[in-house]
Amino acid sequence: MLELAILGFLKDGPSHGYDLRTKVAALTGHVRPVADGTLYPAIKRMAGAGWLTRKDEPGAAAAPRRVLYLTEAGERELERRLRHPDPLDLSDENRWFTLLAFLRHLDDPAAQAEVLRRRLAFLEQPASFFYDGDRPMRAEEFGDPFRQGLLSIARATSRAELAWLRATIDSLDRGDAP
Amino acid sequence: MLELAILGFLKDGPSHGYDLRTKVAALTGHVRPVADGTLYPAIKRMAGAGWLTRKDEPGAAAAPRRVLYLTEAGERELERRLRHPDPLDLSDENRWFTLLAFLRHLDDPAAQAEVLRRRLAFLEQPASFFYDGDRPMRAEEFGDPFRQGLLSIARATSRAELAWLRATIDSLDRGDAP
DNA sequence: CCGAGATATCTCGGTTCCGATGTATGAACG
DNA sequence: CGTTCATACATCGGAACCGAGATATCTCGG
Repeated sequence: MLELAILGFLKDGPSHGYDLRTKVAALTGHVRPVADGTLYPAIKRMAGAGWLTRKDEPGAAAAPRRVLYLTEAGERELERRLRHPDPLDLSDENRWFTLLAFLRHLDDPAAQAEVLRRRLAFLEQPASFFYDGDRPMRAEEFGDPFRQGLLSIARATSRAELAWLRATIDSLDRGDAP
Repeated sequence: MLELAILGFLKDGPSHGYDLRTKVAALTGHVRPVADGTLYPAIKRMAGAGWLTRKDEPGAAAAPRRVLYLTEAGERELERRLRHPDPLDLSDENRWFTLLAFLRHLDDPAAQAEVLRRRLAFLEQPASFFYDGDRPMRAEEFGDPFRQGLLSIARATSRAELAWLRATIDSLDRGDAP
């Protein structure tokens, strides 16, 4: 998740750790700041993999910044991750929404539509929490308000995303202007 | 996340690993099966902590089942985790919805309302993806349909949950019948 | 001029999880 | 009677992450 976000942000231009921290936190649905202990090791890891290079930029700010530039290998890695998403990217909400935020970087409407179709296929398999056997559950069947709420919130989310997915896939297939 | 789910399910009655696997997978929004390599070590860990005991039940099924029983220490642990949720439980969607599914086990409406209030406080802090400074973003401002979709889906989810949270907190505070 | 706070990076220990792999049994099917 | 499938449990290596702490610089108010 983190690595995809870093690749995606750097694709828009060079940045540095402290700046990425803010941007990444803002991405994840609602502000969940990424710990420094997660971010900086990830940067180091990715530099080691050759996806980005670091240059010291002294005097730019209080502490010395190490500005990060996406390499060509990094661009290829981003493209690869967007085009062939890991199964977890399709099932984990955090990962999926991160991927969605950067799907614009995939310069191929057919490939974009294919990614959306995969998420659609995942969402369309019946979630057991929603069903009792084959029969859809009704919220009132739960004796407690918490599972009722969970069900209704999950349904609202699902409906919104399914409608958007179907409309957007159609639009991409038809080659509409965005 | 997993440990809370296991505690929560066992509170409803004894079960065994393979059964929990199905139940846990069904919980997490949409079916994301928990890997065996995650589940069984978790059970072992929790048995070591004294939260559950294992009894072999030969002949019940093909392979020998090890039926899991929640201990009193396990019940206390469940209660503790529900009453004083870890900050991550309030910010991570997967963790939060898991907690919500078992909040019924907390036998104290005031404490339940307090938990919901904490989640509400978290959701009410403005998410930077939704705002440009103090001004709410409009979906159309994004040039690509993907960030537009992300924003509209996130808003739909947010609205549904906020409405439910406020209504349920009121209801718990007034002491309404469920 | 001094301290507080924001900026900025890095490391370490510990936890949880995934993915792959291994093992074994009973049931169903031909 | 053999193959295949579902059930059931377990271990191992590695990836990713959190939380806490360490360090250093610049700015700004008092």
